[in-house]
Amino acid sequence: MHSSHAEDKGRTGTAEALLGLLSIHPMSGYELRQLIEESIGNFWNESYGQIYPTLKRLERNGLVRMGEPSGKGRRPAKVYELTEKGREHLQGWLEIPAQRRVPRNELLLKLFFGDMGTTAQVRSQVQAFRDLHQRDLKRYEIKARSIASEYANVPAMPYWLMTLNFGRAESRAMLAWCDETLQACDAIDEQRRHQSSGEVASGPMELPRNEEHDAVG
Amino acid sequence: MHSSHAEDKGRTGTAEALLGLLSIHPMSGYELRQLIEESIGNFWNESYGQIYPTLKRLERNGLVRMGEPSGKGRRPAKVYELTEKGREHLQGWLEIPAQRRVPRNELLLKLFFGDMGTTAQVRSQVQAFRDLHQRDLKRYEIKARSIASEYANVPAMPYWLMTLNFGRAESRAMLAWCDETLQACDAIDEQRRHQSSGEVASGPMELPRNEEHDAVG
DNA sequence: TAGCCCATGTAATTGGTTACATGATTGA
DNA sequence: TCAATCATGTAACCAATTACATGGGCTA
Repeated sequence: MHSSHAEDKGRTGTAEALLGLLSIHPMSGYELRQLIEESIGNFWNESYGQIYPTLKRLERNGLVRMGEPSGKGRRPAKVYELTEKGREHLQGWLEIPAQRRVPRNELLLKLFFGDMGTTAQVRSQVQAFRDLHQRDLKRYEIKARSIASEYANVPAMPYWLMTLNFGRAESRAMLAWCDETLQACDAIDEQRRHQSSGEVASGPMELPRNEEHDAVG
Repeated sequence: MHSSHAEDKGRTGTAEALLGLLSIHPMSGYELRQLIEESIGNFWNESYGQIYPTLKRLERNGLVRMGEPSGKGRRPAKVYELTEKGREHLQGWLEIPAQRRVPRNELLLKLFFGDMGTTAQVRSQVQAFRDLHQRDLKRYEIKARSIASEYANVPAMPYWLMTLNFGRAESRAMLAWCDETLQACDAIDEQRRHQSSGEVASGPMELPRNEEHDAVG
């Protein structure tokens, strides 16, 4: 076990994201933010409020150092570069199993309580989600082609493609789920129409409201 | 627009998760926590540190009220129940489009920088992820069958199935992506073996390290 | 009687976004 | 000259987890 990771108790990867990008080439905090958006922006984000303090901390700990300021006439940017220690830290971190945190999926929360509203509401939520993924999928396809050709000789390229393919697989699955779910909404409406014509026979059953209830799961 | 949602600027759904569960039946903070785990636990979590203060706030605002304490000999639990105002709030919230936040996917972050380590490391990360989803998928399948039969007459059941089917679609897609990605690791190794036998001809190209570099995306 | 489950709450801490403050350079 | 982009930082705030504190009842 790397002792350099012993003190990283609650850290979630902010430092490593910065170190990783600095391993591509030295750059400033400002440039880091830009690059985050256009490279790992689909699955990771950092704000300036995180970036600048983290860079200072990394410098104090000797994982990065300041390099040549990029002047070019304008106010020179503080360019940070990875140190050997930083590189080792990054490599050690790759070894640590990534942990999943429970995501907070607002869409699913709304769907779970969908019976409190209308099928129209649920449909519109699902449709909006579908539109997003449709758009994402297109973006992924385009980007995958462009980086495959543009970085054909860059050794890191296959890894970048992996993360893009993750997005593609996810979005494709989500599109299918949306269609299935929209159909389920139809089925619910269908069901209700049948029920209301034979009203008296079988009304909807309620969950028991006393304390000796069944669990939902 | 519901004026009752005007003040919900930074709120993320904690209150609504509790209100939604209380719409199933009245219960205590403790019981809420249990139920969260076994019903919406795959896509939503709340700790006691959130639940108890939120319940108090909701009571102050008249969205829930205290009902009959559930005694049964032991220390009586404070049972909260949804008020009419709470029900209306919940219904209004269903109308508001769910927003996605950028997730922080640690696995993808590690993969993106995979070239800094070994394919063995990447493989082991992906394999662990695969195992989780394999296990999840089985759980989802079992649960889907059990709630479909157990709650056949509960009107909310189809909505619960939607959230489960989301998990199934996601896990299935993730399994496929994992397999594809493990193969990509093989391809990288294959590539490297070819390269090292014809060493001098074409070494790996590096990304430019000056300031006039290409963007990754 | 020790240990677990029931049950409620507060305090400390962290991780992260947003707003605020500042100012130079560039181009329309 | 006005807006946009480059560029760095701090302060305020918030959401959320974790640790801490307390104590009754049940059962092995």
